[in-house]
Amino acid sequence: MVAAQSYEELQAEIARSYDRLSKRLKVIADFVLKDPSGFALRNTAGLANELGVAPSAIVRFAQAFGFSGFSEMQSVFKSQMQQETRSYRDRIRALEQRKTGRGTEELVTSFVDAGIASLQEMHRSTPLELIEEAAEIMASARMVHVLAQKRTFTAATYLFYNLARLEVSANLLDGAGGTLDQQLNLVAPDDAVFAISFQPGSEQTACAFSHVLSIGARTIAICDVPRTPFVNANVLFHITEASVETFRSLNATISLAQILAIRTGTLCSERNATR
Amino acid sequence: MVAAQSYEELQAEIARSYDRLSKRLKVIADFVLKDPSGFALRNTAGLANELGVAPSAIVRFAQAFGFSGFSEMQSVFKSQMQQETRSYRDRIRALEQRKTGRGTEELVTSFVDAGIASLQEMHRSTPLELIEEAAEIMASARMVHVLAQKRTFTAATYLFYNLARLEVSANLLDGAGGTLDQQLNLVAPDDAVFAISFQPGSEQTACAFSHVLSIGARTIAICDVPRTPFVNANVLFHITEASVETFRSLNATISLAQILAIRTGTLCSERNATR
DNA sequence: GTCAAGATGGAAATTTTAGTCCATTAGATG
DNA sequence: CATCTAATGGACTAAAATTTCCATCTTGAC
Repeated sequence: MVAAQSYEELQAEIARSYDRLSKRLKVIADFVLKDPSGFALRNTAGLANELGVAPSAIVRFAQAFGFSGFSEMQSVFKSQMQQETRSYRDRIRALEQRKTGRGTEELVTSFVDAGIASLQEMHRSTPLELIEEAAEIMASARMVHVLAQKRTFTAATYLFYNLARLEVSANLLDGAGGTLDQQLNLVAPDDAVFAISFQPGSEQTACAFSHVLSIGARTIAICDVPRTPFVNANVLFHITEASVETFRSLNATISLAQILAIRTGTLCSERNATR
Repeated sequence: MVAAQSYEELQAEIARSYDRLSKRLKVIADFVLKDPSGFALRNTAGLANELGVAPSAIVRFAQAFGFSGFSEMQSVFKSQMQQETRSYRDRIRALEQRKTGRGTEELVTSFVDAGIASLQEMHRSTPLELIEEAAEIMASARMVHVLAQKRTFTAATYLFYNLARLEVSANLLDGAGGTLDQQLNLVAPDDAVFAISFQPGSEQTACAFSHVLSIGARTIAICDVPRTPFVNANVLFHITEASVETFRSLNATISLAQILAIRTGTLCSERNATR
């Protein structure tokens, strides 16, 4: 018997063979089908202990499906898991690598794929509780200041526009004409500050953010990579945007900005209505 | 030193300590912050190989944060990962069961779906020749003026940012402080004007566009609905963005803006090289 | 340029983990 | 109830992975 090499095949194979399995192997099959990521992340001893079976039973289970042993079967689950969390990166990397005929068609396809992957990854990796928390902070603030520079400035204008449209008091800390310092004087302790910063990131944004932290304002940040001072924010969103040839997509960031603005607007209007 | 036990704390701790780390440890920190699931799923040898460092460096990295070794640190990442996949699976299950709940989950799903649909529709409906033509016009212009207001202003800032980054002469006609008229005086016949306008659309943008048409500048427009004066543009992109409860997505527009900027940048640099 | 402190890579030692084998048990069949 | 077959757990072995240690190299100060 040859082992199924793809995750989907394997999953189907286990479900199909279920009736043929012995008592212990059924216990293991139940777990594998119910919690594949648990199977990917743990070792024989741990699994055996949790399931109340012998470690050797786990090995036999793998062998029953044509694998040489547990490790070989587990690697199918591991790579599936990695694909789930990084499938878009792999896809984009593949596109980046074949630069041979980078015509317009390929460029468009790459960006569309990158955008879709970024949106899906944002959906998968963003806990709803964070969205709720962030919206709550913004809705209860006297004013929301939006802080961003360079690349992420675009997303900031969008957040600002949507907040303003929903009648949430908002202010764009754009540092127009080098006046960021003056603008920062407007930030009060009962305000919220929303910062967006991607690598390499503006030094100014980081400084300004540290400053508002010391003021005691509540803070929300969107970063691609967690780094100081943004990790100290009250709410930190970690967004991974796919990139094509050093050009990062912004799809996930602006969509998240829009979602947050709407959620905040909803909370605000609910409150105004009850007053 | 006691190791951070929660994932968030650990992440913050790594980001905070980053500057203190040695060269190799920085490489490892970069990876850990960028791809925590990769760190959770692989062993020292695999990680060391991919990062081009010694396996012992990985162990030292873990010890630098108060862990007894790699395994102890990795377990923090493993459990975080298991939590993430479990909560995501619960969300999907909950969503499948009751389709009526109009909570945050539905909001996020709607926007992600809308964004994906918009990108695919843009890909399907945008002829490559139009992209080439538009890029050609921008690349051969003395200067590219980007014109937009309100909602589409966000996309304009993105186009402007990317053009500037690619060393294409660009100017943002943002009408800051009601100075749009003055800004329009800068538009010469050998310039290109790029307008973005969605319904209901700013009257100002329409007027300004008519004006630059009369000057004789070459023009490009992105519209959701073809209407005057934009139908008279040399190149007209017709973009249909999906919307969620009166909130239109911007994904297709900004992605198209990025593609056009890159294509223009490529043409410009090719020309400068041959000169 | 020299020296010291710290960082690094590689190999050896250790620990952990997987895989094998076999004695025992459970379950089925006549 | 006897007997045979398949399943099971646990001890043992082999393999793989981690961790330690040390020689070498790098870096920065003087």
